[in-house]
Amino acid sequence: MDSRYSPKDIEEKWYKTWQDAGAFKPQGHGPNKDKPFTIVIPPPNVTGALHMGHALNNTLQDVLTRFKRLQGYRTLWQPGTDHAGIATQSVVEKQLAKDGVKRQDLGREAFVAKVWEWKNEYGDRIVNQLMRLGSSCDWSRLRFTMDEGLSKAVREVFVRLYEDGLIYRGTRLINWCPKLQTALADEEVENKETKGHFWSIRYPLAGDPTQFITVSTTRPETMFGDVAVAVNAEDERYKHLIGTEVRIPGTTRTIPIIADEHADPAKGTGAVKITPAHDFNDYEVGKRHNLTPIIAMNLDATLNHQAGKYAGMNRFDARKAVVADLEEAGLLASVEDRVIPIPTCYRSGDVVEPYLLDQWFVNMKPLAVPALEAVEAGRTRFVPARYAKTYRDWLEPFKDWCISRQLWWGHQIPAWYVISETDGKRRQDTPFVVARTAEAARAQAKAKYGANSALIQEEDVLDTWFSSALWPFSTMGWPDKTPELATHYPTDVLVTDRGIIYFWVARMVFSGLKFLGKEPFHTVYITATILDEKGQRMSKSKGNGIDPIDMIEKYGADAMRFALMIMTTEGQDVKLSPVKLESGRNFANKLWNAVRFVLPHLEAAFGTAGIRDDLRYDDLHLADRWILSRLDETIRTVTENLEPPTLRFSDAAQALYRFTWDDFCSSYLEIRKKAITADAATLSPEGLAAKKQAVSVFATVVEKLITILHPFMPFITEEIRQALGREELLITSQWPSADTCKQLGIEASSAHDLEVMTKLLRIVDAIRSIRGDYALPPAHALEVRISCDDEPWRKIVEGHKDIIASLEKVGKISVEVNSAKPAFSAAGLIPEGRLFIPLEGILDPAQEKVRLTKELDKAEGYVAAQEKKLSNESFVKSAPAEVVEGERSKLQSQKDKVEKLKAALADLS
RNA sequence: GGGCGUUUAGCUCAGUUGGUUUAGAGCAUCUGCUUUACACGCAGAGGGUCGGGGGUUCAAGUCCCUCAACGCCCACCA
Repeated sequence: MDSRYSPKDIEEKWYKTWQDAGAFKPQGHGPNKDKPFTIVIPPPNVTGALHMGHALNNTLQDVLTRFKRLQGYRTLWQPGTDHAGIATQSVVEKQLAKDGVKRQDLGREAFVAKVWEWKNEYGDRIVNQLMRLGSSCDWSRLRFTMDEGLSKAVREVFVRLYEDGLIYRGTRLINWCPKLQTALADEEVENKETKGHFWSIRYPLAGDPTQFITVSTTRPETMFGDVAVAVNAEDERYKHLIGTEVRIPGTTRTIPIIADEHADPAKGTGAVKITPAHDFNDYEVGKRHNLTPIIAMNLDATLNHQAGKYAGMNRFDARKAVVADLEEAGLLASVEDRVIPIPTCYRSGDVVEPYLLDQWFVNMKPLAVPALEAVEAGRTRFVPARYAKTYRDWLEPFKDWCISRQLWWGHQIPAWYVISETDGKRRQDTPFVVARTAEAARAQAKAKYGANSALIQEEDVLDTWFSSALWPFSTMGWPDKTPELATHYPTDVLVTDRGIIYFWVARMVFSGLKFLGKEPFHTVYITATILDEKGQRMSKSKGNGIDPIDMIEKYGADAMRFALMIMTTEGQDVKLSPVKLESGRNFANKLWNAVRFVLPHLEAAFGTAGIRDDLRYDDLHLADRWILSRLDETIRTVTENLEPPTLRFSDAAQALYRFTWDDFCSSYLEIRKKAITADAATLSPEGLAAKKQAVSVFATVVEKLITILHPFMPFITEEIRQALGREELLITSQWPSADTCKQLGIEASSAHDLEVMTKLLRIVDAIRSIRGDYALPPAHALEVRISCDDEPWRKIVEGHKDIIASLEKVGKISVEVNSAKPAFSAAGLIPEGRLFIPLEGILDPAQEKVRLTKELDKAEGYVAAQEKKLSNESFVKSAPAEVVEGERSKLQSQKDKVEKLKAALADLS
């Protein structure tokens, strides 16, 4: 073994070994064998590349998966990818554009074939990257949202929702992306603050063209779609005009002035133009007043014939032209600079147009109500809990979901229009049927509309999220009744980020409830957002991203995973810099070296390589009993913190770090080093027994430690397991119980052992502190005189002098009861006693005085504070007795300290 | 405009139901170490009164109010 742990050498090897062994498949063992534990991966886009968010998210899932697998659960981490309609279509379109080809040139079928080609060639990239991370997904069950099975689920859901009246087709004002030429759902529109203008325009009164009503707008080019001007009924300025008409400037068309609450007298001029086909608020106003919307724009965002001479101009040019003409005509009252939130498409970035179109919708209320109830009742819970509010706030308005997209890549809507032979064309009012297959559609059409008609399938595809919503059961074979569905649905924990609570989480919950009658998961763990070291979001455009694959190359997958886990405390976003991954790497190295150090001695002690089952524990050293107690505590802490819904990953990682580094390496190994490294060849039988025992305890601790560390650092722990000589893989071994001490029969003394060791370590601290203060080199052997307050404690210390000597370079150690301070000695306080280190020729009385005075001041300050607290009658009266008692004993021990320090100071002079 | 979050050592963060923490860790800094597992290491030291103000309480970093700064989400193109 090399003195530096080298992740590169082993990661690929182990990943392959696990896969070859089928270790990622759900199997289960031991008492939990028949209990399933299931996680479905948030399917990354096939176009995606692994970023730090994925790294965090998937590490969390892998930690849970490996933890539960070790506990013996029938564990499934279901992997897959998402077809990502717009994103994937765009990628392929861009590729075609390089050769000057448009998708329209190819036609739908050929284009879709191209996208499949692309998917088959590049779609595995992110999967391979997930493997680099160590993700223990059952890859034999890899699914894709456009697979035949999942597509069948999509059609099934569509048909059932339609039959239940929960899907309808209708003309509504929707969000239209002119660039992508498709409708979008509300959540797919992002408002971006942009500098713009607020124009006030004079509309001449029809009755008296010398008079005007001035309306304010940020979008003058939509005026050709105006159907009214609204004013507030309470607005004195305009009351008299209600019911009269105005003429739209530049046209001959007149429109009424109406009274509507939407007009806010405080905003602009208080008069608003109403354009129902191009504005969501106006759409509502139009409905209230029964006004027929006028569409003034084409789907490519150029103005149409309604705009007269501006017809054919794109919206932005038209805006400029209209404003210029209004100004020339003297109809522009004012222009104001203003920051305006502009709705933009989350994929293309183009400015979204509200547009009146025929689309497919999901009626949300009947689906949302049970989904809200599931969270309300706690059957699905969010971690951190506050995200339940985000979920609720989105679902509760019950806004219908526009699910049709005018794309080619996606699930084509299973609806067929029934075209009569005479007509041959599809119109808005063309009848249609909805069915699972074309044949079923034909049968239906025949029954309903007679035999003389042709069917044309709806060209629109479904929103990508429509298929993602079915992920927890479509991946398991639904609508068929498969064994995996029976075993693994509902799943357990969903790990995702807060950005897709609406897009995905909410929709999975209502879909699961609707079609399987059960919530798809009991816990939704919302991950932190990974930011750069300045606290900014990582993004391609900023170029501040950290590539996880680079980090794995540089520090190892284990190091990155561990660093992410230790940083991710509940709900707290993570500022990440490569420096932080160093601590993960250092930790791996620390563990590596501890094992590397002891391994040869294991062999030397027992005469065979590797760990053995006839380990010896007959006469355990205090340090042995102590580390085994600490091991049990650590097993308990890690187990509790990983158990859903606690999910305190950072606390678990922290406990592992502390135990490994501080207790196991810094204390235990140093104390037992001598016994471990003793030369077996020259040892007496007793000496050999002691060596065997020392290495046995070491091996026991390491074996359990790497097991509880395995979910966090799978590669290095598997490698260590092999180095220990175990043949079975760690990944499918058994999670330890916190009963090591019990099994070895040392449980009774655990509490006492922990206490004694802690006190002994404090004696070592006191010696080290004096050594540090006098800058004495580590090699300088110190004479230590320990003065204990009583005989029982003296006896214990006397019995464990070797522990002190193993951690500090000391010469003679004497342990007495209440001994006097030797001349020219430095003094230190220890539990139940004092400690003196003769430093003749080294001791500087002045420096020593400063040292002790500082400590004395602190202790006296504490005593003063405690006395004040305890002299407060209401404290003594109101506080619980054990608190008061605790405070009293704290005071007493500090008083003791003060006395001892005073004595030490007196001895100095 | 509405909601949520954050504000604790130079930096990045812990601190679970208010009381053995006049506040912990890692990094950084300083001092001393080629101590034969690890310099990706070992030992020691300095450094904060917990964003400001007010309140509740015997007791507040921890609860309430308020102000401020930063961040995120939602709404809003009149």
